[in-house]
Amino acid sequence: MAEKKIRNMEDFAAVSGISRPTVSKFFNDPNSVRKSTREKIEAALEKYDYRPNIYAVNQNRRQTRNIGLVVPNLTDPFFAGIARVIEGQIIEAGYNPLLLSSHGGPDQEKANLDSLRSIKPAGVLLAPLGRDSDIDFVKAFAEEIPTVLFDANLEGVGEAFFGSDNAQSIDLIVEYLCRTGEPPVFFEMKNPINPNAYKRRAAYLEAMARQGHDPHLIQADGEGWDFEDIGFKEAMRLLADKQLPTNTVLCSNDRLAIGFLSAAYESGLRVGLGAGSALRIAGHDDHPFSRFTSPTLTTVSQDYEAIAAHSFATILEIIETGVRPETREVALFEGRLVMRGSA
Amino acid sequence: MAEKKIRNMEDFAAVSGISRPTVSKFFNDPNSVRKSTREKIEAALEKYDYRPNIYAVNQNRRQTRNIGLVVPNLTDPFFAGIARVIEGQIIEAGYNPLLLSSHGGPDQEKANLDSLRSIKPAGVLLAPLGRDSDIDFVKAFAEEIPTVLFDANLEGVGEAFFGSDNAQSIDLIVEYLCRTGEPPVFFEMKNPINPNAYKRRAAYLEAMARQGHDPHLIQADGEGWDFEDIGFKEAMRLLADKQLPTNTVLCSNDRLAIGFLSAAYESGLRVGLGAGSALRIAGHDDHPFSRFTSPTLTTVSQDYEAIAAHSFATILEIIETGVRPETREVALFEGRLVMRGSA
DNA sequence: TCATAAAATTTACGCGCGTAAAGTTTTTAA
DNA sequence: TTAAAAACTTTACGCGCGTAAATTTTATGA
Repeated sequence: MAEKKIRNMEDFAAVSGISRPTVSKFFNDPNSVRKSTREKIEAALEKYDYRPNIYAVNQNRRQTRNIGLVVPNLTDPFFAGIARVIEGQIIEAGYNPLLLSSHGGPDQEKANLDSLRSIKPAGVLLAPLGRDSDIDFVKAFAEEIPTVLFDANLEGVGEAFFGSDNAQSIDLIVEYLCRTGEPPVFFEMKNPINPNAYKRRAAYLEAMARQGHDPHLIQADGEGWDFEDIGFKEAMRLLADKQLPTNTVLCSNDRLAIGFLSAAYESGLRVGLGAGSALRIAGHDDHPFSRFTSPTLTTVSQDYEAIAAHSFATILEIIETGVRPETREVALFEGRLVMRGSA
Repeated sequence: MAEKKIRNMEDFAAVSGISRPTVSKFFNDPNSVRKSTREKIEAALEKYDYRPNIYAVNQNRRQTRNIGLVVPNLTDPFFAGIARVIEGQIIEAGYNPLLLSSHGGPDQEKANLDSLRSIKPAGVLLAPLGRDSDIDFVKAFAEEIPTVLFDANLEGVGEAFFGSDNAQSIDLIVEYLCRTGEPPVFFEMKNPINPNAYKRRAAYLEAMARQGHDPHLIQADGEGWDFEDIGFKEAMRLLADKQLPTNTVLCSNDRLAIGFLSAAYESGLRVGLGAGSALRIAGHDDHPFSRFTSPTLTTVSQDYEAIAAHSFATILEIIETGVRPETREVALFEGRLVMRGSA
């Protein structure tokens, strides 16, 4: 391939027969040069192995083409999934994604934002930890670099927020559970990190009132992101003590439900809809593993395609127009009931 | 904080009362300057918000402090877990990790290596796809940039390889299964992507011979990374046709086993050790979800702490000494039997 | 055909920093 | 106390590229 060593754009311009400023223009946007010169450059690209030095480029451009993408915890397949979708969109639009995980901790979240700052991204898509986030820190960051929040809202932070309509989705599944059996208790963490959890709790209380039933909250102790384990342990205790006032449990998220399912199995209780079942268990999120639990988990799926698409479209608009929106857009997307075996 | 706008190292050197070359030296290695000057600089750092422009730094340094980390699929919690461990080590050593996922496809794997190339990392830790990898491409990459492979070996590629001792781990669980019940059949994919799968198959055959039993392979059709689904579908067929010659199934990995467990549940078969169980199912890897299946999954854990530690130590050695090892080190780490409810 | 617009070239500067060389100051050790 | 060593300052250059201004070439349309 390489007949001659190409060290920089100067060399490459020479072998392609085009001046360096024009070559620079080409790499910035191939359509900004005449067709005939574009073809010459592309011919040279076929022949020689050259690509602009990314550090020199980013030092001189007003804006990089980097877009930061921060999720609370990549170990959670739900976030791994949504991150992947957004990542694909970033690449497709010709930008360079930088995927970071906060690993469930505020220190790492701050470290991630710091490291993004030094990369000078054109924009950032952030799914914050929530309660554990250092809100002032995130706010200051978002004022410096255009930032769109998704999944978890921090009031007033960033240019926009896109997430799930917990009120709608919880109402959907509460209605379903009430219609097909006993009204559910709500199983959640006592001090959830994620703000969605608080909204789901409130939504449960409202939905039960609407259905004319008394609500019942069961709150598991425990900190951190080991939700399955927290759900499992608390459920073991509950089932041993036979403290459940009903045979139906709505879990605040699928990971808690997975722990609950495991505890039900260990306790010898059959979970499901049928006559022979002692318990109905439902979750929320449509976690990737929910299709493979025993029994499969009835849940509500989040429309994360829509969340991803709107988040990215918004940050892209800001980047490409260079203007930040005057009002902070907040949009919530509806969940869809996913009926499976557990309830 | 900022009393004066610091635009570059020149400005910062001025307010700290130290010359710019010395400040540059400080940021390169704080211990390379006299204690008194270090304190002056650190005092200025407290007072002013300055950090060197990463693009200018990387343009001029002979080597960046970036280390690439590529895994086949971040959606798989097993890889998300090991990536996180390695990422932590990279940060602790003062380097900057760049985490990329190949999303199960060779095109993305190549794109990842290309994008790493333009970032000019000091070294790369790569868990290749395996059979689907473009070996010549990866090899060429590894010749250009110091690369250590882990998880899946590509013969002769990279400076070293660290992975699991499949022969040992499969022997361990085959011996256990034979000792505690019927000898297992081996459930796997017909055309696995991962080279470990081939080694496990061979290890199963050897282990069965050693135990004096006839081996029996069951190979599921299916492509891609949706292992649970592939395992589920094939297991449903198997269980419906009652084709199993034994009550014990050893799955090539936990994700297949999770699918199999789900199919067993759907088929109304009780899985476990006890008298009332129709089936024993075991896996391999100790997937994070294996603790919460119903029943919990008996498996073999991989020593991925050791794999991570050795991989990183090796690349760090290469980076810091600047010399590539003369011989390609290959080390396999032993698995540990994890006895749970399913077998 | 010719004026005009569009695109390319030439020339030049600057981005923020690493780093080398030569000279100066401070520290160390005998 | 003093000479050597260590660390610092000053000066200077270059990394690879974006980009602006002035100029020249090429394309477009009446």
